[in-house]
Amino acid sequence: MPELPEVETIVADLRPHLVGRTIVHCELRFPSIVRHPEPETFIDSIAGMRIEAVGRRGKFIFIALDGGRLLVVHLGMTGQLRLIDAATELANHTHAIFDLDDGKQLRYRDPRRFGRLLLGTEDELLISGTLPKLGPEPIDPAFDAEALFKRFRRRRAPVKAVLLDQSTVAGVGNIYADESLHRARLRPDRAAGSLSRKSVRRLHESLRDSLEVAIRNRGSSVDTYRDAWGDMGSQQEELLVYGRAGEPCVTCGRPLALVRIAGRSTVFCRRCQH
DNA sequence: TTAAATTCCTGTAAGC
DNA sequence: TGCTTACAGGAATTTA
Repeated sequence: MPELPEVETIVADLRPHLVGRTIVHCELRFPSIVRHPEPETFIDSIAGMRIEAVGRRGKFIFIALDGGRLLVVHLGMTGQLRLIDAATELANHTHAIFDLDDGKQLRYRDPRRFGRLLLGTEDELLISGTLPKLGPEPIDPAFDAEALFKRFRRRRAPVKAVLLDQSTVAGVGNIYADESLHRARLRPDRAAGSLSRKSVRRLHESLRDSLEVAIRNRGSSVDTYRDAWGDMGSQQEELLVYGRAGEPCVTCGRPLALVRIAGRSTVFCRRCQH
């Protein structure tokens, strides 16, 4: 599933091909994938807009257009945003097609339809509640271990649940929550507020490392994740715990445990993580 | 305020 | 072989 490293890969790939292009037309084959504004308004207002910038906040793709407006894409579980020749046959579950002025198309495909598209200024989207207030970027140099420690204070929920909370830290999902907790040798069910400064410092570093390595490997294609060209990443081959329940821990050889935290499958080593 | 449970959705795989 | 069922999970929403 697309988390911060996967979204970052797509954004970095798309940026040089999209900036300066104009969206000449938009077709919605599944209109309710658009959550703001009304789909009809979305189609009408996006035509003719020029793309000024392509960025990311958490797991959200921000495509900056004329007049301070943003085309925001969230990929949910199975969303794919591809830049493709207009003549290429349409894949099933393609919900939105943006025609560009160079003959290419930006296509949004999402079998499970957990993703969504938004259009508007950032303020407008925040006020409408369609764009949530996000926590800091975990790979931002300004976000230090002390900032993470402060955000954990008085939180009694499991540290894994708090890592998944996008208003605490933006961009972490099930894969990199489990991976960073393993690297930090911390049990995912520990109450976030119970962690010492030292432990949080270790987790902060592990989280950053997990995300940066995954970006270098162009993300984890554990499910349907594909980049903007339809290609897989390679980080799934490097994962230490995610998807490896019952398999031996790479450090101690003990079978990895599987539990459920915050409604998510959670894999960790009972011997190495405390 | 925080946390837990529920809901949405389809492809895949396990079980009978 | 073919059917049913469980499971995967991001995050909005609902409930406690």
